[in-house]
Amino acid sequence: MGTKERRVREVAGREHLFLDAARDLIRQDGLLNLQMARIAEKCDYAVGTLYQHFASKEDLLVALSADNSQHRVDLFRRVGEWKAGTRDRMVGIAVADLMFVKLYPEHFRLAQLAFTEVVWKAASPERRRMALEAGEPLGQICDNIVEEAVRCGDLRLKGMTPQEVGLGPWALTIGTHTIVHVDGVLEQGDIGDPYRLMTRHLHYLLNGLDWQPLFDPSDEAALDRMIKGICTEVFNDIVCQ
Amino acid sequence: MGTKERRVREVAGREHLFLDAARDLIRQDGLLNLQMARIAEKCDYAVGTLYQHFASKEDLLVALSADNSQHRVDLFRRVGEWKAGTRDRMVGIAVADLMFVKLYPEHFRLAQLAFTEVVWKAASPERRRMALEAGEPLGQICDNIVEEAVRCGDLRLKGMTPQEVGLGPWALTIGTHTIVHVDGVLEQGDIGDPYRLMTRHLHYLLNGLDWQPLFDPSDEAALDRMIKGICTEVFNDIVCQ
DNA sequence: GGCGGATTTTGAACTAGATTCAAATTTTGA
DNA sequence: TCAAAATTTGAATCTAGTTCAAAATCCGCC
Repeated sequence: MGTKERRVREVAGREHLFLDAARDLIRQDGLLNLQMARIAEKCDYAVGTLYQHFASKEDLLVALSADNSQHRVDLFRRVGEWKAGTRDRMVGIAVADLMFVKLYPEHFRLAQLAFTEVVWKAASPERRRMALEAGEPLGQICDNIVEEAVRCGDLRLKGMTPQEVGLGPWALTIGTHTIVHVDGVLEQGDIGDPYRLMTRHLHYLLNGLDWQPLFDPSDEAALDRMIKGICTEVFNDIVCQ
Repeated sequence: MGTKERRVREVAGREHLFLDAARDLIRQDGLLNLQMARIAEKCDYAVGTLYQHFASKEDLLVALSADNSQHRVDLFRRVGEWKAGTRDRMVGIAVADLMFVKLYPEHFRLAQLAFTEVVWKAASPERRRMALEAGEPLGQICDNIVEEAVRCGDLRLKGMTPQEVGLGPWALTIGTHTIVHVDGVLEQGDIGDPYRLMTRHLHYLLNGLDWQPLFDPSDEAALDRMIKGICTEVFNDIVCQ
């Protein structure tokens, strides 16, 4: 017995095989040149087999994006479980993202494409559902931090829901990713490390929300100390900087 | 004489004809189903003629996005020239964007696609340059507001460049657009009008930056009054709400 | 007006690459 | 060992973007 299960495992394993191959090919030749036939070939399978797993190329792209975000969730979770003040943890989320970008530099370009109407709508409904589910914990973790902040008196909601409070930092982060990944946009300005700057703006936003304890991010040394501190405390085992 | 010029004008006109047709088709059948042959057909031209204007489909998409952003610039410019305090004008920029989304609901979906690596890199370099140029005034106008705020004492840069200050609100805005336009993401949360919320977060951010005069956005009535006020003062002639 | 070269337009033909599906192969259970 | 079921295969199909040689039009000149 169990041969049925073994088969299921084999098939699931192959799904990852395909996704990894796709990731490699993207790294190698760029998103632009990703071809279904090449993915199959690289794995020594026929294209038909690839299509047994993914209903279409778009389906595969969404799957790949969802798969990546598993790693993002892992980083977020560390921050969620970090024993620290709520404000530090909120900033920690941003640092986690910063970390994530460093570890998976191609992810946001892919995600940007995957969530594009053209790709998103062409993926299968199940795949879309899975991709949304894969991202859900991210919001969950943020919400938890906001809720705890309210409970322990670091923050007052002032008529917003926790989700609504979270949307501010969230939008700031997403927006920064978007700006960073569209090349040409940042070049025309006079801007240093955009992610460091994002952290700074996040602090301004949190100050504006009166999230205790207030922090002065114009103190560059203190800001750096804080980021570095989060890196060593939470992401100790991962290369930092 | 002048017949050469007339020809140039005709060709330029045709470019708009094509872009308008593309816009129509997108509105009608969705970005997903946009086909070059259809665009040409709709304008009673052969595909070859269409390709005389746009090097590729991607080229056309980027051109369309750039063309749209002309309208966005127009709205921003109004805010830039508005006789009001610098803080009100900064918020006005966000309201302008809010306005723009209402007037051109398809724009951000298109822009999201156009700035995607796959499309962006496949467009011609000139087109990319033009698209960046078309967007430049947006940043310019923001920078001006920041600079004026510094001059008149409403704001202190605290070691940032004006661009760096502007990047915060900018990222917040872009991020909100991105979140709003990926369907399925917002549904799972418990969030009201996301753009109204964005305005609120923008105020928190500006408060955090200590941009004078401070404003309490948790006073919902005052927030609404402010948004409404900007609409009537700056966008008087455009339908509001 | 009519002529000849230059320019523009045309759309059928070409192409790349995603997708399909009937045949071949492998697995399963008796 | 065998046949039905499930899986894999990859050549064939299909779709839509792109090209380019021929046709049409424009232009200056006689």
